[in-house]
Amino acid sequence: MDAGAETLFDRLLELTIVLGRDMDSELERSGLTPSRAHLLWVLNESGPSMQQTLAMTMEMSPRNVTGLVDGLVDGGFVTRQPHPSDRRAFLVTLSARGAEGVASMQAERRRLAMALFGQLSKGDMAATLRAMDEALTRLHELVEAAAARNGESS
Amino acid sequence: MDAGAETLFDRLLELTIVLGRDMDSELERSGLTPSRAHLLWVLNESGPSMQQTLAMTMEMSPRNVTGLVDGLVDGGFVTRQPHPSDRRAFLVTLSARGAEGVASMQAERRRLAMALFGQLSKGDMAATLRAMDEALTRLHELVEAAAARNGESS
DNA sequence: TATTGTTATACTCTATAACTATA
DNA sequence: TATAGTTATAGAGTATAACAATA
Repeated sequence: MDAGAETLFDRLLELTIVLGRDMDSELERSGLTPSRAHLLWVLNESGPSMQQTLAMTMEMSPRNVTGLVDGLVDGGFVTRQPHPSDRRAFLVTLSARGAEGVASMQAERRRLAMALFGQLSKGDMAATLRAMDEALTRLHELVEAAAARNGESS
Repeated sequence: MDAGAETLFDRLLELTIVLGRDMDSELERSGLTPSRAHLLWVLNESGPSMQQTLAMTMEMSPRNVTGLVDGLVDGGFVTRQPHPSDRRAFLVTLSARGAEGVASMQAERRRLAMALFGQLSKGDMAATLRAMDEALTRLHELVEAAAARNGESS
């Protein structure tokens, strides 16, 4: 009976689909894929990092990080520097081109934020922010409840 | 300057990430991948369809449809029926299990809609819906402008 | 013995190009 | 000649398992 919630949910899904397509095609123009862009973003926040650390931060297998870093090295976005004290490890490090990539992602984020929400009234913006925060809280509750139900394995 | 729009944009991105993870893991429990679930969803809306039609509807290559249908056939979600008047073609058709899969996706959609937005005040819900619609409109404008700039090739 | 990153293998999603069977 | 779907090939993202070098 609560058609409002379902309508809102459908709009949210539609927005995420169109937004995702737009962001992905923008990345492609920089020579980046979504996964590689994510790694670049994380690297920008954490500074030069071991692949092991990246794997934990991004919650993926170390093997997967190897592949993403390979691609970023080929594209000139990062370099593998020798770790100063552990000869098994590398420090994945942003190159100048990598830093440019991060800068354009940041610019794109601002551009989209303004394009989508820049004209919103103060009241609507506050209400929408409340709705997003509320939804995130509920969603995290659901995820935790499901994890508890499944024995917390992962 | 407009920190509100950026904050809202960041919340939206976070929500899409967590929501996507939740929906994907729910699909996995039904033995479905996101892409196969999408095909199942489309099939439920359009009825038994040729793979060619599915490829156009879903904006992907016919070859890709072949692979998705293969997976769905293996999982027992659909069957390939001979086309009544064109011996080159199949009609991809939902099986009983496929219909169950669609039903649980529909239930999940309602469950999530209520969980995320069921407690929202009438005013906040209306404001959020306005914000989503406005954002979708702006986004479509951006996409069309970009397409026009790039020569409309696709 | 434990850890870092790799090779080996496999599955999914995606694409283009060439080919078969049919229209 | 054109269309429906396939095989062939390729690249990206993901995973686990086995293995090398190093700690």
